[in-house]
Parts: sequence; C-alpha cells; structure tokens
Amino acid sequence: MEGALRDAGVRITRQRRVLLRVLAEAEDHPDANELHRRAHALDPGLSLATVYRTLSVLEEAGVIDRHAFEGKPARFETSDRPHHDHLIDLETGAVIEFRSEKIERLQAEIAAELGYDIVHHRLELYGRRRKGKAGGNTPR
Amino acid sequence: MEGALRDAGVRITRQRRVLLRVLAEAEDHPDANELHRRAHALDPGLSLATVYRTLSVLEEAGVIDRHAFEGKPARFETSDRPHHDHLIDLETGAVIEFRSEKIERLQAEIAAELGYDIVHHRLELYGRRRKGKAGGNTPR
DNA sequence: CTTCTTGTTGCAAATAGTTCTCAACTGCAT
DNA sequence: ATGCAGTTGAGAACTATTTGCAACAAGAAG
Repeated sequence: MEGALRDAGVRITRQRRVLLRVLAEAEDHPDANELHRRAHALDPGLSLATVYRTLSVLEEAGVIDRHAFEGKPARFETSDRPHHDHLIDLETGAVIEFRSEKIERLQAEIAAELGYDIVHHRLELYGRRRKGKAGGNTPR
Repeated sequence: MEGALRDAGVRITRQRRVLLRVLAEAEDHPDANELHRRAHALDPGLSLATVYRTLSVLEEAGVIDRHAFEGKPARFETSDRPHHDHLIDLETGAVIEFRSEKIERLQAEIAAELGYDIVHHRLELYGRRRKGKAGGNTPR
C-alpha cells in the first residue's frame, strides 16, 4: 500500500505511516480529531494540522473515503472495504453500515430510466432508535 | 401558515414574518447568509443570529427543510414541496429530481431491521448519460 | 554516504459557519 | 394596560478545517 502511494508521488513520512496504520486498524468511522488522538498516542508530536493534510492527500490518492455527515465533522474510513451505505443515529452519532442489493438495483433502474449510468452514489439514513414496541436486534 | 406556527407555540415576531416571506418567495435553495442578506433588505436590523435561530425554529416546526451538502453551508427551502431525491449528471452538473416509492419503502424496511425509525435521508446518484444505445427521455 | 531540492511538518494564527451570552425588548394571554 | 416568558441584536465564543511560514526530512542524484 505504501508502495502504491509512493508510486503516486506521495512521500512516505513517519507521520503518514502512523496515520495509515491507525486508519487500517480502525473498525469504526473516526473523525480527524479522533484520528489525531490515536495517532498522537503512537507518535507524540504528530499535529492535528498534519492529520488534516494527510487525510486530504490520502483521499486524493483514493485510499480513504471521506464522509461528510450532516453538519458534523467529517469521518473517514479506508476504501478497501466493499461498498456499503450508512445509517446515522441522530442521538448518539453512531454510524451503522448496511448494504441492500435491492436498493442498489433500484438505483440502477431509476438511473437507467432517466437515461443514466450510475458512477457512484451516496445514501445516508438518519434516524433514531425505535422506542415503544421492541423490534430492533442489538438490544441495548 | 402563521396561524399554524402560532398554534405550535411559535411567536410571530416582525423578524420571523420577514423571514417567512423571504423563504416563501425564494425559488432557489439559499443558505443562512443569503437569507440574511435578503431579509436584511426588507428589515434592516434583522441580525444574522436571528436568522439562524429562526431557521432552527422553523425547521423544528417542520415548515422548512435544511439540506447539508458536502461540508458546504446548509441551504434551506420551504417544505411544502413533495419530497424528492437527486441524480447529478457528472458531466454537466445538471441536477435531476426523482422519487421512487419503492426505494422509500426499502429504506424504511432496512432501518426497521436495524431497530431504527428514519427521520430523514439523503440519496444522491452521480452518473453520466448513457452512450451507445439511445435511452434517455427528457433531452435537455 | 553526502548533497540538494522539494515536499512535509508543527505551531499559531486565520477562516467559515453556526451557536451562545446577556441585557434590553416585545408578543400575547389575561 | 400589565406581566412574564419568549425573542432579539451585537458580539464573543465555538467547532471544524485551512493556511502562512520557518525548520525539517524524504529520496533522487552524484
């Protein structure tokens, strides 16, 4: 992966290596601040400004995705994982991933009807946990 | 409309009346700053802070919708128009509105499965016009 | 391995959008 | 007309992100 970046003309610095590692190990969708906290633990003296700058570089190189959810700070994730959409918990800010073959297909159909081929799309559901009648899985 | 707001416990002040008018007359999707400029023209001494506060109140009352596009400032529009999603033409930048009952339903189903109720969602398709076989309808 | 060039970094200050603080003011129910 | 809770203006405060600049380091060249 570093090789690919170097080939893309991106210098591999100590701080970038740390950031890449933190991103690779992240199971969630951390924002710049959280990434800084984690990276800073491995390498004190890695500044927040560098985190931001590196994130932009990595995004441009296509190795990470930036998700700008509703006003809140941008969140990042490596782009090596299969496509999925997001459900954002409006109360906790938690991000839940999901994927629906049906929706993917419908989107393509709709685009086709309008005379288009989809290059990519963005689907975000914003909701809150069901109260009243049970229903969800993951019980609190 | 003011009546509905008053019934919802929202006081109708001079500045709110102006804002409502500006919003009603807006054909586009202005952001807070632009709304302030327009409202300020009708009523100098209407502060930006009030614009923001009023927008929040109106959003909560359900009379306007807030759209947060890609990090950019939030844009607003009256919610009296039917819901729709967007298909963005990557080549021309054209924005096509569409609505799919099926997708709406699927989204609700998916959220329900995850134990959530959807408050709202954002669906944007990015694509390019079909080449080869004809296809499109609405030629521009 | 040393040198050189150019990209990169840290820090602090700058931006941009939005929210908050607080004293003065005003709908509107009575 | 009166009272009080809700609202306002002005500016400070906040949050997320970017930028200016001098010191610094990656990696190509020798």
